[in-house]
Amino acid sequence: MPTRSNKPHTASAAPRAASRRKPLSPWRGASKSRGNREFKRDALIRVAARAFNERGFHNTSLDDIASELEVTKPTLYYYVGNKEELLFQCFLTGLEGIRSALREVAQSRDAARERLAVVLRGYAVAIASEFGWCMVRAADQDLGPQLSAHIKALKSEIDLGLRALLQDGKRDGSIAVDDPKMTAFALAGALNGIAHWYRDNRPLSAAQIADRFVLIFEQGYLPRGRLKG
Amino acid sequence: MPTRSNKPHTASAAPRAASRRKPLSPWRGASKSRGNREFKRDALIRVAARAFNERGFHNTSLDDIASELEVTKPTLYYYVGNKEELLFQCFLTGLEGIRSALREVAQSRDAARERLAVVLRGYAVAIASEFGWCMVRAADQDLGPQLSAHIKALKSEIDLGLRALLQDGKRDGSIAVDDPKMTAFALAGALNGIAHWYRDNRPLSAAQIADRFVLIFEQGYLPRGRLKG
DNA sequence: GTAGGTAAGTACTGACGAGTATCATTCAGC
DNA sequence: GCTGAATGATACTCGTCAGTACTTACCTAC
Repeated sequence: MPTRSNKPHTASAAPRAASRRKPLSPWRGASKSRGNREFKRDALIRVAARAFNERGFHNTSLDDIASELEVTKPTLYYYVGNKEELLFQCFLTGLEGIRSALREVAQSRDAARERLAVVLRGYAVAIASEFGWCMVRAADQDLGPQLSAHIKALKSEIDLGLRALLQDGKRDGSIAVDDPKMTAFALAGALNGIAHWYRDNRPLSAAQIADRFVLIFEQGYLPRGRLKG
Repeated sequence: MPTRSNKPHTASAAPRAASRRKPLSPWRGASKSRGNREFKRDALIRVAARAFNERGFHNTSLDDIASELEVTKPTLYYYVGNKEELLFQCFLTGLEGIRSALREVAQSRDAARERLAVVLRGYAVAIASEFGWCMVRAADQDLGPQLSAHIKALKSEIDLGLRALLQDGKRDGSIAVDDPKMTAFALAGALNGIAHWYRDNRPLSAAQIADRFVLIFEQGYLPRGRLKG
């Protein structure tokens, strides 16, 4: 029987280059001040997102997060109902970037193509943030039915927003697209992909990446002056 | 203290519409035949992939998989070293579709644009299979260092394959692209996205979706006969 | 008909991790 | 400086699940 019995690995055991970034925990010496509830809660969510991002939801224990914040686990429960809600909040926080881009653009009178570019830029920036992983990879399978449904609704809203922009562009002539639904899927997929490979200290910022993607999607890779076939 | 204490949910408790598909388990009445090791192992991997796909890696216990196959857990260990290896095999199996598409195309003398389309079609079909989730979402965080490195190498190979095709197209004039690296990322991202939303019984088959994507990426959404700005 | 390998089941262990009961401390306003 | 609410720590419980001895049955070959 070929039971090689690899030691269970627990990614958290691997050497981690974490916290090269601002170690920002409101629970530190001087700032141990009372009050600040909102502020502390935000810090918790941010640290959790970063941890989920690096090690995954299931490979991150609440004790991990607590010790990164230099508190103990029960303290976390003072700010958040349970682990599931923590993930949910990470999700909402990340999504907010995209939704605000959609709102910003809603009252613009620019051509749809311009508005779409703005939204895609906001989308890319949100995905490249520490909340990117939570938005792209979490969701369906790690949240219960209610929260999962909530997430689905928000995602669908964004999807419809993208489609609407494409349709608008069809009307105002700034965009040519056969299948807005599939195009929206392709756009969202490409941008979501950023969460898989983007890390800080990249030569390109998230906004720059977004600009390249916009170019790619606008122009296509078919040489101009050549009609398919 | 607002401890609403949601019951822990365990996605596996949710009503699942699973196994509407071929319940194919080699461990059934008559076919309980001995031998068939390879066949049974493949069935195990396929069932595991389907389960991971539906409920996620961490929400799927080996007992779940075993009972879906109508065997007990130790039996699984007869075919596979551990859970991690099971995920790894799902990964490899899924990836094989993409790699074979790349190989198929390697000895073709078609224009690069044609060859790229073939690869993208193979890619989409692989991603839409039951192994899609494993390929897209698993990997880094659920596998130990060695296997994870192996996966990364294979993924990188595919990425380089896509870039090479784009470069080829630049040379033979069938593709116009400024930034092959980013374009490859965009392509892969869009296709990977399929794993997030594709389910069986969709109006469009995976190959049809791939064709739409190819069109979208080839033509871009900028109206022809209009030079940006 | 028995030896040996193959295939599967029974019944555990050992660890981990979410969530909690309870106790300790500290600040704010009086 | 007293009191109660806001914060925090200690030390559990309890379920789940990967992985493992150990046993059982069966099939083939000699």
